[in-house]
Amino acid sequence: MKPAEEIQVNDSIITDHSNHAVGTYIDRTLKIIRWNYLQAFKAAGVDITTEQWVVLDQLSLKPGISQTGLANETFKNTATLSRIIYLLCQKGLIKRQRQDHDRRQYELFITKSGESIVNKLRPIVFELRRKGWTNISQNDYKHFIRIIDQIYTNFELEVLSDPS
Amino acid sequence: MKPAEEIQVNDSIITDHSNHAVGTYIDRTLKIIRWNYLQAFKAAGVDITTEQWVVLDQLSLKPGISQTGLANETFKNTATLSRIIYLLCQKGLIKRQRQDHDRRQYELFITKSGESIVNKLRPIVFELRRKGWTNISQNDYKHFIRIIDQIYTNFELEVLSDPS
DNA sequence: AGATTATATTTGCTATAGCAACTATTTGCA
DNA sequence: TGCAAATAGTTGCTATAGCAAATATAATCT
Repeated sequence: MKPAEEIQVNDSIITDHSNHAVGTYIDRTLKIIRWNYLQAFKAAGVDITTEQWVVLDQLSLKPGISQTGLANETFKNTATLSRIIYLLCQKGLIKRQRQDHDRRQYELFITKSGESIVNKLRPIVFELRRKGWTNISQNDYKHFIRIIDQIYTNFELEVLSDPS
Repeated sequence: MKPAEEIQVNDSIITDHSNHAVGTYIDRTLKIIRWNYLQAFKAAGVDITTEQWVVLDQLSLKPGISQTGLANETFKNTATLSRIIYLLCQKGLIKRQRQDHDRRQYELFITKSGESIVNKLRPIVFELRRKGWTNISQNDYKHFIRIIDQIYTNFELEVLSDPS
């Protein structure tokens, strides 16, 4: 196995002129995305958070999925998802029923009410995505996806080993 | 003013084959970054969260800054920062004193103990950044920064206007 | 000066996030 | 069969996040 083909990024480029790590910008961007979604939902008269939308949207595409399954789909842990599910049930947007052949699991379903909200919000979300990609070319888009995925992979591989 | 030069990104590319919006990947990447930092700090025997590190690090570069100032630097709101500051004070890593000429504000300072932790963690953080940029070229890096900044700007400009 | 307005920070409330411990159920194995 | 291990989900705890209301102080205006 040949040595890792690391392309060195030099010191000065790892943080910007304000000494911010890139994670800080990713964080900032994610925050404003969430905020825009929340405002748009509010403006549409729908009382739902951005994360609740992510869960509801995925569930609408995969009816009958279990909580663990949905947690994996949405990159959330099961404890967090459990609470989001609880809130969505409270709001009457989804319902759950125990699996017959495995009574540990729930099957999750979207309700009529949940479905109508998804239908209402989909075009709004589409518009938000379009807004986000304004002045960004398809090439940029592809690079962005590739790079953010690479960053994820880099951090996923192994915990920092001690340099011995 | 000419019409916005929007480069259309078509339907299929706005979500991936799993119908995940890009925000979901940004979220996932940020989570694993935070986790890696936390593990590295823990391994170094330092009991500090990733966000606390961000605040401590910025404070060490800007001693005497106010909470609102530090909130702006770290892209956090003042309520959130207030609580992080409280915890860092509890841990003895920073201290604050009221401004003489404006008793609404605090001046924030890093303590000796905080300084020594920053010195201990800086090389670890540097190594984590290097890890994150593995197999990513300088060009990729520059594009990534430009694009994520553009996304931020796109969402910052104005709340989705109704199309009339 | 006195009233209004603005600014800095805190606190209450709710949601998301993750870890660890817990319950309930199922699976695997002796 | 019966016990151990694995799996699905929940709950307690703490931290981060953001909104709104509250407090304290400062600045402005008349």
